[in-house]
Amino acid sequence: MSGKRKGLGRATVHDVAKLAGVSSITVSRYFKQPDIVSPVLRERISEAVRVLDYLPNHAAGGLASTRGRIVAMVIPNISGPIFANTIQSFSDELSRYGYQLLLASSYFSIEQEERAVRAFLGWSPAALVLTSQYHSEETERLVAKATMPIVETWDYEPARKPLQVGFSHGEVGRQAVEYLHGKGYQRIAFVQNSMVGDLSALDRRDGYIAAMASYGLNPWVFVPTQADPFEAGKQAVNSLLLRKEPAEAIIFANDNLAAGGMLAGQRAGMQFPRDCAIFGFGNYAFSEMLLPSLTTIRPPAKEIGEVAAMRILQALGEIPTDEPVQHLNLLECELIVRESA
Amino acid sequence: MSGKRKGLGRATVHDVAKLAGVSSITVSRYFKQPDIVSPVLRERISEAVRVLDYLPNHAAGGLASTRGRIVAMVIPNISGPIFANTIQSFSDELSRYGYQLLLASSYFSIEQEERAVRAFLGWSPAALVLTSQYHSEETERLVAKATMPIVETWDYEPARKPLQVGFSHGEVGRQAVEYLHGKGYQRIAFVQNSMVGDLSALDRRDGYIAAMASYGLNPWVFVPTQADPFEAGKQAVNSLLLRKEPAEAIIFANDNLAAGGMLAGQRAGMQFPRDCAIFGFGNYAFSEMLLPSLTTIRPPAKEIGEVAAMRILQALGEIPTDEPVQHLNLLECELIVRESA
DNA sequence: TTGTAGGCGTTATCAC
DNA sequence: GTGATAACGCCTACAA
Repeated sequence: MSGKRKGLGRATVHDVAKLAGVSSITVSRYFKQPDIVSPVLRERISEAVRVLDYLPNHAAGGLASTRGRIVAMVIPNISGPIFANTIQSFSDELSRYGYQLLLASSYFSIEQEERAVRAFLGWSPAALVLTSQYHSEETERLVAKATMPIVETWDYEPARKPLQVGFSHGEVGRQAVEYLHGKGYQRIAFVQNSMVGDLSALDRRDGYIAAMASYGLNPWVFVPTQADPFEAGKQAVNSLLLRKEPAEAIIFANDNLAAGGMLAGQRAGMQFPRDCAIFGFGNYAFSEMLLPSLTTIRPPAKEIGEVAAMRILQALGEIPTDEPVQHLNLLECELIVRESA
Repeated sequence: MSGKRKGLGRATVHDVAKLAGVSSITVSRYFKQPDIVSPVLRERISEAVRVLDYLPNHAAGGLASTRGRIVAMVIPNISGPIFANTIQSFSDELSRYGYQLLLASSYFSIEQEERAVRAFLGWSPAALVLTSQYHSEETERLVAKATMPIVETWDYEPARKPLQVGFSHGEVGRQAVEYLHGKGYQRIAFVQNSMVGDLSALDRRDGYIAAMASYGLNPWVFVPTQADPFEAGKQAVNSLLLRKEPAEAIIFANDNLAAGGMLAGQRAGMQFPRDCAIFGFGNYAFSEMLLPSLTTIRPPAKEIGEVAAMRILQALGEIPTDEPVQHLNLLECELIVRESA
């Protein structure tokens, strides 16, 4: 008798089973644990799968087994010059083990992040990846209650419960000051990110402030009002250099700001680093092509994706926990010295 | 009696229904069509949802309704300077309607693409998005057999069955030649992409060849052997300019190649566009910051994502088909004239 | 407006 | 090694 409801119209395990003359559970085993199915049946099932063009329905499988092969990730943005590398390496590593990536962007909004997390939890992903340690209370609650592995990336705050894979943003600020101070600069300014909600960027600023204080120097933070990074950089240069006692060195919160500031200054007749040292963050693709090429700090974007994926695969039992080379979750940024500072 | 199997341990519609004193289908309706549930029950259900911290299970919902709110996309790469914008705008547009993005990258390999398509079809996505018109036979077969809307992006070949949202790559090659020819250049060379598998890039080359022929000029294609784009660009410049009759203008398959070529030439003492006009493709972020800034063609990356999402939402009945402004699926590239040509 | 019955496609459990 | 049965959590179909 024909059922009352119509499915997708595709072949199911039952169809395959009937054609192969076995029970459906055997077909299921054929896919999950082929070695416990006898060669004869394996051959018959294989043929039936081919004939019927059978594709396993992952939604049904996930429902029945309560664990699907989807991993969800919320990231501030996909198209930015930084996070894309993390997404790419993360996705590549996971797909190697048959996991698919469910992706959403938050644009540094904890409300958007929360919405994405809610939606994702509804898919019962095998794991959930967030960015940074800053979330809404509700997100924290949902995550604490969730049973799958949770990983926070792009930050490192060991005191927190979720697994962290990232680096210390405060350390980045400190490192920049250390380098510039070592080259003899005293009046070192910091240009903050104009992107509201990027709280990790403020950690970098705080690292800068602490480091300056430790050298007995006065912190000097400029906060641009322009949203466009290139405009903001320009604004910063105008404010910090066109004055009686101009900055000797400027640390920009990212390479976009630095590039904008540098080009604005050059148009106004300045030369870098002669008139002022320029220091960025991010090591964007263009940074080595600027004139002068940009001294900056490279965050371990790709490595974060790889290690996060590895930790998840370990937590899921896909790969052994005692890998020969034990990566640490606290990753290093790389100081890239070029011409601008 | 306690069930023999344990689920996720989360509250289900049944739990909510019991607590609210209604049937589970009413809870289901509360989420899908709240307006057909009486205010009294709505209030009771709402309270129960809060108390139990209920989250709908999308896998179960998708299975039951045979249409989940997932859209799958296969794209050559996530972290490249081009496709990220398409992914971003596509994802943003979809998430506005409650659809989530399942993503995989193919690295221009039709085998990897096929693997991703197989995996994705197992999730019965609401729609499937591919890149370009070039796929394996098996992919073509799977796609032809699938019942959900299929969209091909980044290409436009109306003769094909799947919905196309993109632009004509051949036209890009033609447009570059037209521009350079209009400026009086005759010996116009073309530097091919060193990325194997990027067949659309070859369409751009073919457009170049056809356009050259139409002007009575000899096509001159250089194929780099270096994989790294900056190295490949360098190789091209050395080959095309260090000779008796050097190229007067070079069209590079992308901005990376163009930048690499230009920097190599400058290091060898050349000046652009004085010694040779440089023309790129892609309008990468750095292109306007080069010295000289790069004349290039901007592909409608963001627009492709938006229009693809719109077409899918229309096909799914989420938005009306007769939008006030009817976007066309054949999108325009933008010629961006800067200093290098 | 609300409820009952049963199926969506797969897998856990237990029996042979 | 293989199979029967029921359950995963939700929603369609139909009835009231």
